[in-house]
Amino acid sequence: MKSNESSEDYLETILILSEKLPVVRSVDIASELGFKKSSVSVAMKNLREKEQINVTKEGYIYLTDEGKKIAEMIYERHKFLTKWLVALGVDEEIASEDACRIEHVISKESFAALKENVKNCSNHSM
Amino acid sequence: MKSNESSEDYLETILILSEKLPVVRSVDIASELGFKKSSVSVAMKNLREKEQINVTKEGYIYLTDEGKKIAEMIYERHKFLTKWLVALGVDEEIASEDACRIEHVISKESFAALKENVKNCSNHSM
DNA sequence: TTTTTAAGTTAGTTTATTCTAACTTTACTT
DNA sequence: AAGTAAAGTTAGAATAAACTAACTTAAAAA
Repeated sequence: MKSNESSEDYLETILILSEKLPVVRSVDIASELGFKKSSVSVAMKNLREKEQINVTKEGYIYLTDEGKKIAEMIYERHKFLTKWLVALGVDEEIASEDACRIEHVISKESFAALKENVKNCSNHSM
Repeated sequence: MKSNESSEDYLETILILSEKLPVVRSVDIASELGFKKSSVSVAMKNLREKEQINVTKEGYIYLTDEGKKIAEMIYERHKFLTKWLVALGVDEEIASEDACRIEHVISKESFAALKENVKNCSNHSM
């Protein structure tokens, strides 16, 4: 149930790559994240054990429903937080890096409150 | 120079305790953070080596200028982020917990932009 | 077909941060 | 003075997440 920052990043990366590539392999994740393939291999073993991904015999990686739920939540946060920071005047790249860290640590409650506030805010541009 | 989340938390805690107690000892930090005194002892050794704290022979812990700079930055973020989330309607306790995590990962740029935005926002209450 | 490359795995290392357990030292109490 | 308690230290274990190095397997290329 509880998934940590590292797992969340892997799941999010799988989701993002699956939108760009026909299939996602360990090596794609490694190059996207700048990790060694051995690190990804171990991480995939853990995700498999937690049943957050399935891996075919060809090595193609697919999110399970549970994995997809987490990945989508994190990815939504990522996109929203980035957009929000950019709207505040933060440089795109820094905004994305910050979003990448905040997305793992912000609570459901705070994220919802932020979304609500932005929606109703007179400072539009979002 | 680069100080990590754990160090930042210790420095912030020393600052907070020094406002409440006449002197700050390892054992005070341990009880504040809920850690064992051995963990704090090791952490204090590291902060001493990084010259972020000084420890008297009685075991009283004081922030160096460098340590204080970090502690004050983190503590300011903590207070601001908590207030901001509470203003968004987040429960005080959750706001403080979230602030505690976000304060370590948000960039200078984003924090400044957020402060600026809040200052100019028509959604006052802060 | 033999060789080479690409992908994945496994074993063992490193670093950071906590922990437990055992020890020292100082101070307090009786 | 002897015994106890509080504070601090040290050594060794656990966990997590990366790493290197060496290995296997399968596909591609010569």
